[in-house]
Amino acid sequence: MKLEKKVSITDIARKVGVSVALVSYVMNGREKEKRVSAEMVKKIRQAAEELNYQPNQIARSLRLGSTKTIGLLVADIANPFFGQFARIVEDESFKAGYTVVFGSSDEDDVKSAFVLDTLLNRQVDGLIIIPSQGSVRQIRDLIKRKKPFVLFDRYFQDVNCNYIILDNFKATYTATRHLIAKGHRKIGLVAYKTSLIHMKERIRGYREALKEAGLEHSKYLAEIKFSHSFRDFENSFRSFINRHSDIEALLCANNGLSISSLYYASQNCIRIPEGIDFIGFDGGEPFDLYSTPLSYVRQPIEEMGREVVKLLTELMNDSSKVSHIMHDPELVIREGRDC
Amino acid sequence: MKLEKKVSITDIARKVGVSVALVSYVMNGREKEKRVSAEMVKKIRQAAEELNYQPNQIARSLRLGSTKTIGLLVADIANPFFGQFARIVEDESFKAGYTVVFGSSDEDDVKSAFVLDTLLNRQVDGLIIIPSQGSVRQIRDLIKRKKPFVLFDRYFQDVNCNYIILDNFKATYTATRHLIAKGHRKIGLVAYKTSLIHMKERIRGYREALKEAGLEHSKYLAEIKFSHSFRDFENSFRSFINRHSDIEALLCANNGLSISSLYYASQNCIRIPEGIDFIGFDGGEPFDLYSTPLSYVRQPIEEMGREVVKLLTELMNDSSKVSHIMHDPELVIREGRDC
DNA sequence: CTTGTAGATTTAAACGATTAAGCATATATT
DNA sequence: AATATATGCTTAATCGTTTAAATCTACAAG
Repeated sequence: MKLEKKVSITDIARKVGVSVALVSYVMNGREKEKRVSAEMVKKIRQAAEELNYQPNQIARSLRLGSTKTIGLLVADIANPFFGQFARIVEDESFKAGYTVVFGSSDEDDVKSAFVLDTLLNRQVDGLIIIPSQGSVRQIRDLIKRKKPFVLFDRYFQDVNCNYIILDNFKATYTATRHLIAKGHRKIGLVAYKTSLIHMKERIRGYREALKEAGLEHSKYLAEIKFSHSFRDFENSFRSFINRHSDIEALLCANNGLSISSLYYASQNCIRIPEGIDFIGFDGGEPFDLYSTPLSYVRQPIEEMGREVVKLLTELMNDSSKVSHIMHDPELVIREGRDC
Repeated sequence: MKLEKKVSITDIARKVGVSVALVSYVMNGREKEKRVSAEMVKKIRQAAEELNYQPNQIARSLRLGSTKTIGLLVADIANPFFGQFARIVEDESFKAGYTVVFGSSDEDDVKSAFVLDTLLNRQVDGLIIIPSQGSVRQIRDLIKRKKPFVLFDRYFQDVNCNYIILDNFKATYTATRHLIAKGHRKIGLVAYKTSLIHMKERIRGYREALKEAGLEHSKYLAEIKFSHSFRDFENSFRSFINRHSDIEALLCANNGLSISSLYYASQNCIRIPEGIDFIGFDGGEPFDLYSTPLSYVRQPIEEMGREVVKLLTELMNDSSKVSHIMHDPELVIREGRDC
């Protein structure tokens, strides 16, 4: 099944009997500026139509040094949180005339490097990155190569670059205070053991709230090693929960941990939120459809996604500002249903 | 923030003092075949290293007429079902040396055409498409242009092209029979009103099972107009459910409808599956975490995703076969929990 | 009759790679 | 000694665009 050779600007030129330059001018709507005669414009337009001409974006890209493409590097596109984010990025990018190429890092720095290289070789004009642990060097490299990019969700303290994140401290601080106000004393936090600051900040917010309330601030903290396997989570979480059977409320430091915790609870006859009170992260269908809708920390993800693309397009248009934008979380509290 | 001009093969050639051809040969590992001297190979490799050379995939693409890129057109990447699919496509494509460019059609043929054009202009080597209603012409166009592509999830009866789908008839037929076997008589189906065959087949499977059991086969069928707004669904569904308050069991014809129905139920104090028995589509977190885990029709999505990419890569490598592959659904039945 | 200028179009280089074909030089074969 | 073959490298065309600069014509101004 050989590909029919695509019609090019040259075919049109030949057909009309003019040079390719004229065709190019007309196809780019620069006929006024380049004073192409009205007659020619008509002929060229018609020929293009007849031949069903479609511009070759690859050739354009090579010539112009810009692919009008944005690279999106997420942890896992199958994760609803990132899927939702990807969708917003996609919409905003298309609106701005950009196409999105994506890849998942799986929170693994080796895979992240590989995907990043692939995207860069494809000459993306800019990148939106949810950086994984251990990817600092890759980020530094981007800066050195002056490739425009914006980090999302996480960042690195010692790298000065553009990022848009949640006020992570506030997120867990507020959530923890809410649980305290409800009368809970033995409040657990399920977090990942990682060097990434967003997680550290979420832990700090939780601890700070506990400290201020004069409560123990490390006993009920579960720092779980990241893994793709639920088994691994289960083992860590089981030993945690068994050591603290008196726990009254559970706060989860991100969406994945929330879902995993709920899985564990459902499989182990732990009633949530009746048995153990609960605040999760990022919401989503499972939260809404739970026997009683669950409370969670909400990120203004639409707004953040829009802002990420906006910032990136500015950077791609030669802006040299460096923005660190932090968004306020919203605590979505839900009580038991009437029925 | 001007982009540092990237180092090219020419820079390396200049540095080493050889022609670009040699560098190209070495960079592509063709030094044996092209008998480049060992000494040169070493020098060129080193220079490439020192200059931190990264090949320009755009230039390669233009020359080779192949971008090593796959276009993925889904209905909505934020939908977990498509997100999961996208993830599998991504993994398999990367393994095969392809990058994935994606776009969401929103089940809208105008948007679909726009995204498709964008992807084609980007010279994708092949496409994986979840076609939306009214996009037949676009598909026909692809065939005319001899662009390799594979349809997924849906297809068009009167277009002979590659597709990989579920045995949709069997899916709802089996599910309906299961509900009948459980003793239900008043079994509803929530489906979309659409011309797309996958939906028609699902409706047919449901009807056939009812007919065979001598049951009424259209009374409890809700054909709902597709909309992105839950409000619209709610209105249609409410009038349906009010007209049939005696309904005993509900089958949902896809994931979105399952989730929407569950939302409706949760907001209207309808107990599922105790009040109305339930079988949904495609599973996912909400199904697992529901007060009692819900039954659903499972598509072997990993296998299907892998197969889609495999088929497409074959097509891109000049195979001219046309495959219509149908996968068997699996009915995942779950009973109430012990606790 | 120059010279100038505006209008319409062409020429050709460039983007960064790939690759067939050509050109030396050295070594082997008859 | 003449010829063939192998080795190592270069030349230049090509992919489909864009675009600065050159060209050419017609007409106006001096």
